[in-house]
Amino acid sequence: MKGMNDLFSKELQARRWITQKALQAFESYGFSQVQTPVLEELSLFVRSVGKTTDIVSKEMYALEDRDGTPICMRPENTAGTVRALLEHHKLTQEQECKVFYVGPMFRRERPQKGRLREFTQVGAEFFGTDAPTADVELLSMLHQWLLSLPIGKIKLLINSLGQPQERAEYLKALRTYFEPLRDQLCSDCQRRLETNTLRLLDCKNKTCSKLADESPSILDFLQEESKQHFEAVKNGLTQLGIEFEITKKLVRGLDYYTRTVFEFIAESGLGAQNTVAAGGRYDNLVEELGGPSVPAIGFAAGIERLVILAEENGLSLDEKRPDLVLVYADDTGREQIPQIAHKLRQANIWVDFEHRKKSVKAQMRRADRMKAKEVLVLGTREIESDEGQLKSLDSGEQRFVQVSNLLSAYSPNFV
RNA sequence: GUGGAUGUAGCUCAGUUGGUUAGAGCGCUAGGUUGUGGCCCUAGAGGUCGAGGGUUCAAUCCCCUUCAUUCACCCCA
Repeated sequence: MKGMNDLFSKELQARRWITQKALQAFESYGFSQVQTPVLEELSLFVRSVGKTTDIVSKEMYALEDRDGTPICMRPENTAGTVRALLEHHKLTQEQECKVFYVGPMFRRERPQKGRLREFTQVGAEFFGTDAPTADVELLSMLHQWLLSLPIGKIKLLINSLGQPQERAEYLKALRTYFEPLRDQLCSDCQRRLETNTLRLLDCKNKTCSKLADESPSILDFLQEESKQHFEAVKNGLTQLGIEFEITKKLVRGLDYYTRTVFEFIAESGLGAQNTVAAGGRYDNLVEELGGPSVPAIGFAAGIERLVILAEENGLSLDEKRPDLVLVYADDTGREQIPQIAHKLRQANIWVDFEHRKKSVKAQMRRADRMKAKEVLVLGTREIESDEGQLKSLDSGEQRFVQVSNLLSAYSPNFV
């Protein structure tokens, strides 16, 4: 399938490691894990992400359930998380709720570097307060996690989108600003002027970008409350020593965002998709989805992008090696090996041996290629005398062991 | 959805201005005497030259179509 990958041990190892780091960081902030289904009712995303967004209007894997219900594969997991928490009555105005998730998301786009149709997001959501300290806590947690990964330089961009009314005012102003300049805009931006005015702000075209620089700033349209919130977030970050950059050009593609929005971008290594994690506050979403009025803030990070960065920055995970490879020298050895291996494996020692008919030399080469730590050659001689030589493939040294009680050779190392 | 690049052995890539049996390195297999790896040496296996069609006496090489991969746009993690 285009944009959907088969993953093997090596790739999976890096992903697991990165995810593990997230769990470590998130748990120290008191977030607990949730998991929701890949399939959700289509209407959930229409109501949350927004009907007119690209994600919903042209990137969803949508289908009809057998009973006719329109369903789809989730393109993101905030909506599903909110749905799940509401269904289980875990969201109330009285208490906070901190959760995180990790799982596959699906968007039918053209794949490119750092963008797949099936991709994995790690995300967290903090419900129940609109205190700026919550924004700071979430960002700090994300920051801590990203810092624990070898992904090169990253930068935190923040902005405030204000409340819906403020944003509406701003959009109006933005349109009146750009309308007279229409002819100078690139064709994409002329279209954006109608469809997605905010996106006009981060056009890569030089002229557009220059004009955008001069455009009104959303920050000037914030009412006192939103303004104070944003100030408090900035102060909080500064107090924790977390560097950030304010950029009025930061916009998000999902409709539900309010006030604080942010993005961690990688300074190199990802090509055009340099956003590594992004999110924002969504104070109205829970209510819009039929729940109580519960403010929240969250983020999602793309695991595949982090893996790319980690690999480019030389993440090297020590591969697991077989503890022992048993090599047969003759038929007697060959007959005994499965039983000997069985005993060791029950003690969780990684043992391997060749099943096909091979020479000792071939078996040795195989053991070497597998990077086995040790080998033991077994033939009539060893079985009868109950004494074999365990050879270290690293040092080449051999040590005598009792074949009938091989386990004892390991007990010191495996206690 | 749009645009560019690429598609030759398991992997990384040469190559033929169209001409009989398509190459290298790495990897793989087997040997280098009797039961011991890594280095070295020798031999070997392995390719519908992405697929389909066209031009030609002849195509892996030229033309068309298609598929796949990849990068970028749109958009986004």
